[in-house]
Amino acid sequence: MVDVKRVEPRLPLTRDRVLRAAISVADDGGIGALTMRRLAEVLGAEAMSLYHHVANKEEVLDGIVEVITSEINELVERIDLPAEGAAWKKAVRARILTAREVFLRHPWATRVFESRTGSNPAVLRYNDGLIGLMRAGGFTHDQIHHALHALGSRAMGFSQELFDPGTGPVTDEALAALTELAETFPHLVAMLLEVAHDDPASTLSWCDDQTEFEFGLDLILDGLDRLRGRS
Amino acid sequence: MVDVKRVEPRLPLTRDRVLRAAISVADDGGIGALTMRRLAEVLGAEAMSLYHHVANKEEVLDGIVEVITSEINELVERIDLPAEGAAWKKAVRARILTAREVFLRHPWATRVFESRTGSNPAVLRYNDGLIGLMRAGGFTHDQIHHALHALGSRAMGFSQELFDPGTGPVTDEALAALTELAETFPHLVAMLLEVAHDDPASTLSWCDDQTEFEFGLDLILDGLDRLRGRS
DNA sequence: ACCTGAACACCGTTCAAGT
DNA sequence: ACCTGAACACCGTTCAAGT
Repeated sequence: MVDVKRVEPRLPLTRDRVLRAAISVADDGGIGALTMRRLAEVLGAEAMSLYHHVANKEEVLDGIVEVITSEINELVERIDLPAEGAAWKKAVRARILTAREVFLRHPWATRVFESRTGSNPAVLRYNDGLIGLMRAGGFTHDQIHHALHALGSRAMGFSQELFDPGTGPVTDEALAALTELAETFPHLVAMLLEVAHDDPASTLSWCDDQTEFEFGLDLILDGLDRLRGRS
Repeated sequence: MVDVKRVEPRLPLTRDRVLRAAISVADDGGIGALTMRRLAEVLGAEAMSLYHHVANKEEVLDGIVEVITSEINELVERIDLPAEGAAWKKAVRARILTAREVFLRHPWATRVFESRTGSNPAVLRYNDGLIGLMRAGGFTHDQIHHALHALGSRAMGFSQELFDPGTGPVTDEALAALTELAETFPHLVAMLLEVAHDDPASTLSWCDDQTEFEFGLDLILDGLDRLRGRS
């Protein structure tokens, strides 16, 4: 239980090392495990030493957003796809799905990103890239502005689900429990039962996150494409 | 500073009174102000007394979602619009924009909703209603399932923005600071400058939340409408 | 300059004791 | 049954003191 793992016995602390350790702590134990004390422990230092490199915990969280977005930027800027005219959609889609891969490796990070809309150089850079692609596609600045709002967090590769039947397996117990709710929520139960039945792989899980993400993304991108060149 | 306001001097505590007090505390001071101790204070009791009516703070947050969603349900179920065929869109749109009004009164609540996807009877009921409308419109269960994922939190009337130039006024200082960033983020700065210039009311704010929400919502609803009746 | 021990002002929650 | 005071095990953060 007392798993005191120090990254390095005695490397000097730096802002960058603090931030990377913070990401690693959250990767291991979720965002709840990220406390200043635990962070210091992983770095082989005392909690109070961290304050010489970051102003406070808020700055640690801001820094996490910065580091992760920089990682995304490195990946997406390596993508070499044409974006002129109709090609914009493929280029934007590739960027967004690449960004998504980073979040799949840091599932806890989406919540951190949502909690701080404050502008961050790396996030600005990511958006600047997207805007450039859409300009090449022929959109007006006004259209792009609307588009970014419409995409919301999808522009960075993740979406916040409020309605989630769960990604766990569709057990017989779950199906039975569902059937009991049929009178109270007839439409919902009918839908879920049919979704579970239709999908031959439904024994795996209720919803395929990636499929649903791409469906929503394409719905929006296709809708935007229809506005292109108009007005 | 010591503003000890008790809702009622000596009413017996109930789960419902605790939850409504919790909403009122958050309305006044944001979600950060909602502590068990502060909540008890408002109710004229000790923090420990709350635990006779709720298991823990998690249950308080779950209860908040329940109470707010019930308020939404009462409002949307009073809407009497036809949903058959092409009329589905207007009906769904009206429900979602009505739900949105409730969140505009409790801006802190969106974060609470996002943090707990666990099924809640009131949330299930809200979704059941939406599904019913879309069935009337002629969608398959499978299409509706995709649609709910695509809408995400928009189905309940709010959207999580990652890119937000701010809703504050467009000051000369902000414009000057923006111009300095032009070299680093050329596309972003060009877009923001044009958005600020184009809008005659831009002296008010960068983005109109309601306009952007409706743009994104209509983009998705229109996209869904095109799928209706197919496959 | 960088790091630290002790302490402060908070949390949520437990527990034994009150009415 | 419902409520409470004192206490526990945590937080983030400050401060004076060490090297």
